[in-house]
Amino acid sequence: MVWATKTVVRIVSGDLSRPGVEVAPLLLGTILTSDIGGRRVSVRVVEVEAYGGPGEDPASHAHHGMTPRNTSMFGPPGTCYIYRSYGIHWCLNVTIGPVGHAAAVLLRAGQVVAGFDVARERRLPPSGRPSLARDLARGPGRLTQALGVTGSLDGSDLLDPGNPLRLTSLDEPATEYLRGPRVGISRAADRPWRFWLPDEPTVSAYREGAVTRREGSER
DNA sequence: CATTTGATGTACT
DNA sequence: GTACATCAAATGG
Repeated sequence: MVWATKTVVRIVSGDLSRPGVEVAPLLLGTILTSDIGGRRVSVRVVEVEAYGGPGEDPASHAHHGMTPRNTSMFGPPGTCYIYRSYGIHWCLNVTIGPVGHAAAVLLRAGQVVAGFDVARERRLPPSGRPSLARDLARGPGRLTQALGVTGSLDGSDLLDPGNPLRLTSLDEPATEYLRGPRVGISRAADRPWRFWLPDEPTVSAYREGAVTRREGSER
């Protein structure tokens, strides 16, 4: 089955307070900037995944209600929820509305648009072989590593210009995107709540070859 | 190329 | 103990 479908949207104002996971693609094309360790890195968000609130999305960390880990998911829209993934990586989410609903959007990949050298240094593996520019923030764990993001910023406000980590350019969201099933989950895997920008090599690869590729095949 | 595996924190059964 | 919103190195064709 070919899952990806092309969707054209017109967005007047990017408002994370709007209810529902359909808000997620508003974040595509926004700029995420970190000023951490005295160094600045910015990425253009190219891939996101939406997760619902308690009781409505079995794949969401908020599904069973508030826990010590997911408390920041219950914060106001624009709050970041950062958690440790597989004991190794950090993953960054942005909460969306309505207030207290505990739905969030995982930022899955970005294109580095500033601080290239800093990002490459942070992403240098033990083997010392530098990543391709394309791969610097290609994947949720890589994205946070390139930005220098750790759990210390969990719960902070991404819409606050004074926050070391912030989202900007919300006025000019992408006008066109693709959508398909979420990656790397086993429950509710059929919901097409992953959104990404077309023709972007910095979008993360599919893990399960069976699901889909060739998003251009219909059309 | 594709597929497998090791590393390893935290939440929850 | 088991599962997990992952990644990179190792392995096989």
